[in-house]
Amino acid sequence: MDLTKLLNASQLEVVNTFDGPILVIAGAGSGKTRVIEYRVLNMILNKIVPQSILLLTFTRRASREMLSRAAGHDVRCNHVEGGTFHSFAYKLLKKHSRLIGFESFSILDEDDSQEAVGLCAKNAGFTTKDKRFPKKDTMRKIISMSVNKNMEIPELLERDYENFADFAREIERVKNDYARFKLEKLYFDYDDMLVYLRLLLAKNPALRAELSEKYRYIMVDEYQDTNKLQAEITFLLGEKHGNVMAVGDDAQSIYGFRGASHANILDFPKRFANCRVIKLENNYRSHQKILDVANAVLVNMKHKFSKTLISARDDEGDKPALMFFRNSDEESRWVAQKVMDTRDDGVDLRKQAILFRSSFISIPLQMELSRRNIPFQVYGGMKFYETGHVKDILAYLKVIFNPRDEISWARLLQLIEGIGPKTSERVIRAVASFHTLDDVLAELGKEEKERKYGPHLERLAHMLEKAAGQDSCRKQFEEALTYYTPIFKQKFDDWPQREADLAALKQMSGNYNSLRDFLADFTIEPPERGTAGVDPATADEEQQLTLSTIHSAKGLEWDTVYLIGLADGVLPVSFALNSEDSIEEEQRLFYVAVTRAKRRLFLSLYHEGNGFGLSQFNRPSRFVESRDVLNTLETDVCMDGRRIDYDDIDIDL
DNA sequence: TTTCGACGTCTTTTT
DNA sequence: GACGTCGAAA
Repeated sequence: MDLTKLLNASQLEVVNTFDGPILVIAGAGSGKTRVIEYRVLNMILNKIVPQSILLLTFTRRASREMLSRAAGHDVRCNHVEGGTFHSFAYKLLKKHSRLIGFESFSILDEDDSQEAVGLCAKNAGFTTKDKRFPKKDTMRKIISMSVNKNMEIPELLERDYENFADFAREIERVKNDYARFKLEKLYFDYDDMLVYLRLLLAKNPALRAELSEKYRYIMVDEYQDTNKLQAEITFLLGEKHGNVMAVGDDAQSIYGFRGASHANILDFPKRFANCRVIKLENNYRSHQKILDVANAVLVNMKHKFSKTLISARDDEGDKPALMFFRNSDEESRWVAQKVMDTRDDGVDLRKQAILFRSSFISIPLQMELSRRNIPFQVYGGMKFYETGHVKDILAYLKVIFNPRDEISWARLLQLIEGIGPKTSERVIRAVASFHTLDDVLAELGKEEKERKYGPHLERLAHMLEKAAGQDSCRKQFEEALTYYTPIFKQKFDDWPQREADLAALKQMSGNYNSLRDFLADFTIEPPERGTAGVDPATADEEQQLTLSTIHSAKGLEWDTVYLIGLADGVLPVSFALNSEDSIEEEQRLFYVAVTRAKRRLFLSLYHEGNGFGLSQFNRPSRFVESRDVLNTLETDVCMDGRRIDYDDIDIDL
């Protein structure tokens, strides 16, 4: 294969350099995915063992994409190790957690973690009755942030949560209690996966050396969105051989809210001596008129980027248009119509995407698309694994796996009629000292036999016992499902719509050998597809329009992109407005969205907002109102002050 | 002690 | 427009 025909000089340099640290600064659309694809391939063609290559990416989707493309040229590429930091951490911890004192562990998803934090706060006597005390949700965020940024609580509060600065001591207390609680119950939350992997590597030189030896070549994608812990893990794994490549773009850092720090990019050359820095600047994705918008977005940022995107394409294309609508229904109708027109122009649905800042913005549009029978897939937003019924059924499986899982016990006990918080707490306390399911079940049987929910408890115990005895994940799931179904139908009025999720789940359970892996995978690498709004029967996999949050659209591209809801308060989102840093993150988000488009880009907003049930007048996003940006857009269709001539717009009313 | 209904609060992005 | 909280009734 002649790589020189496929790649430009700097891309080639990356692809041909195997040894030593490299930092690749890859601007939007500069062929980053391609470079990773061919670098993996090139390594393998040069006799590097696939299993010695580790590719850490931001989502499983990304690693799968790059590896399967590479495997298209040479199937051995399928044996490259790839995945997210979290999934990689899980894999290692599953094997080696003993070394840091854990025989086993179960994983807390964000919701469970929130419950646990709430429990700790309650037990410590910090109730939310005092209005100013942070709610469990906020508290979880604060604690998590302090872990990910390796920052002390007071310092963090000072910076990001000034209004809670007075509660530093209390929050610190909750943080410690929560940590102890997790140790007792053998819970690992998302952050712990990284914390413990780091610990594992730091405390066990032998293991660290072994892993360094195993993974001779490490690549980390989206490095601008890694946090401090992830950077340290990268360092611990790669220090010995130094064959580490980080790829990123500081202008696209959009995960600050999760503790990511684009400073990691700047630090990379400091941590790895003799690091080569290679910039990929040509943009192969979009034509210049789209890039003009992107460049203009970056111009007035305080945190400067030296980058100016230059298109390497020769087609000129149209100036991106900015559309104004009266309300979301009009926007939806216009977009839906435009999608159809564009398809008639030969751009099929797969090549079009509608992007938005927050999922709820897309609901009117989803309804309009359904009405017109336009098939679509939604990425981002509420996942089906976050819905009540899915969490209910998983709770049964979780206690079978970990009888100490108090959070799940509480959930499933309260599904029984007549059992509320108090009773469930009492039952749990009676059961808390036991470590095996058998003991717990025996205790459950004794518990409250004479009361009205006694028989229910017995039935529950019976089901759990039977399920625990099953030898396959699938059968265990079925036991739980049989037990849960009547409760489910009673609990949810709209159960027929939810039933499909349970069926899908049952299906998935068949793919796993152990409950443990099923549950872990579900938490760490959950299926990303929402099922809402799509009729699975008519959905043609190959021909679906994409609806996605901007966050979930990272790294992807489409021929035609519609960026909707460009009102101030939506993008930038209203609660980002109190800090300069978060406004800039919103601005980068806008930049990411714009640079997803290859040939056509439409921006739109509507004026009638509905916050808090009251209507309000939305101003255009401050990002498009700036002169620099406005000049790069086509705004003739309708502009501030001027009346919109709706007859000119092809709306099918 | 549970459950239900009214009322007030805050509304995001994801592993 | 959902979710949590609080008070009242069962």
